[in-house]
Amino acid sequence: MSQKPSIPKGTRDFSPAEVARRNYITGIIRGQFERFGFQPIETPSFEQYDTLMGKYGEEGDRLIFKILNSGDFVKNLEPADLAAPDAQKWTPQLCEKALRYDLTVPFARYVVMHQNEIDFPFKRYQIQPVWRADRPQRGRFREFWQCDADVVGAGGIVQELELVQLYDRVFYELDLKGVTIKINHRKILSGIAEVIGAGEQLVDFTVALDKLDKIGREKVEAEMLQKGIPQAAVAKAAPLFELGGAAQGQLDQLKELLKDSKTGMEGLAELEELFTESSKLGLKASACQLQITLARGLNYYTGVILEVAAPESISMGSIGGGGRYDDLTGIFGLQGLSGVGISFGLDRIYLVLEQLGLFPDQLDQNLDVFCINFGPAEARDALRLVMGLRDRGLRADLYPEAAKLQKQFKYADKRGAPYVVLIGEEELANGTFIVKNMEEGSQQTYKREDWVVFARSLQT
RNA sequence: GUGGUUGUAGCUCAGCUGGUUAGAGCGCUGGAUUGUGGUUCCAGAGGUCGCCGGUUCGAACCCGGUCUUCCACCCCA
Repeated sequence: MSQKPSIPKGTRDFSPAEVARRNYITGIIRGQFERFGFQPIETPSFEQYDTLMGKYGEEGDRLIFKILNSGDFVKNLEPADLAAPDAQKWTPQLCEKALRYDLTVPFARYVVMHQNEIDFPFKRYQIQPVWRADRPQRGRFREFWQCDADVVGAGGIVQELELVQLYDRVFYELDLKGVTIKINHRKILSGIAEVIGAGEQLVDFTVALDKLDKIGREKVEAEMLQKGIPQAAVAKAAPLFELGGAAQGQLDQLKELLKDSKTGMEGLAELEELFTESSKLGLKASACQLQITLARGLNYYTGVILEVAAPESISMGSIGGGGRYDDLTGIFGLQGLSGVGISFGLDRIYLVLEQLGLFPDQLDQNLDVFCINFGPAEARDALRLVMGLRDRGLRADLYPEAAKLQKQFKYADKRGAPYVVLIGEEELANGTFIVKNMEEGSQQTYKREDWVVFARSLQT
């Protein structure tokens, strides 16, 4: 009895063409990460249960994949526990490990564990899969790849400035135009909540505000009231709903609103510097936008918040995000280290590039030369030529058996080989080989000793 | 986690108010073309109709469950 195979919901197989495309994206990201001075690390796919739990809020805890203990995993439970089903309560006793939920918390853990061997400021990048027990949708998977670059142990807005440049350079190199980098500041949001009198409900306030573009002002106000934010506070927030346009204009209006909030003014000063310096440096492919409603992202952000939106023509959630978190490592006992970082969502960037047709055609070509097999004696000679080409760095292959020519040519065509080499009975006797240009259909005969001439013609 | 949606050949999809032998295009295999692919022509193979159960004389079609896909919330890359 054979069973019909399947893979878990929200996971995917990647075929050769897809891997080539994913490698194209990660190659560009990795290249830019390294140019910007980041160093790679890797961490385990699963961490201790306690390392991850409680770091992403209540919703995050629910979305963490827990790993059931091996062996007699119920031995820690009391008979009374078994009588009263309560998954919430049992989980910590049944699970000592959980799958990585993002790359930031494992990085914080890494920094604390390796603090004595790290030279600060430490700039690290990490490209690895993460797992979330979310309900899948387009661009939302249970297993997906993040490409993170973070700096730990460095304050000052210059890091944020660099990260904006890093985003821009990657999108420029991917030829992805029209990306918007949305920027906000946690301290501004705190300041606003403070001055309008909703300081206690900062999270509820920002979560509701974040939905402005999507559900409109009235529904946002309704949600705020429903969450228990006073009517007077909501009324005071009115100017926010009208904000828009150039960053400087928004900043000037916010200065008026936040003049009595020290925290708020700090945030404004930082954003002002970021926007001023950013416009001096310039951007090649993307645009920065101050979006005061931006609140998404993890709770631990304390400074600048970044989120990257795909070009407007594409319906897709954010393709990247990031920000600054003071005291990144505090939860693991190392106080006073500030961290700032960004993330690229590989899988969503893939979908965007695919939809816009931005993958280079070249990615489909995985062979430079394909050699036809005419029989044992001819194949021996062909293999010698193939090995010579391989030694020169060319991708060359030989058909494994003397199948019908039609079959071998069809195979070469599908493999995308631009050149096919033929060494048949006649060429074997003559000491020659034929090169067929598959695109043009033309053929050229070379003397065997001139194979390097042929190889060089492919390498220019 | 809540509500909805989808599933028919390798792929994209038809398939009438339930009716007996489930179709097309593309792809695949073979041939026209025993030293030439991408064009053309001819022939052929390929489906437990996602899975399990129910209703019915009879189910791809109706009902329930389950898995999967996608969508809206929630949240996020």
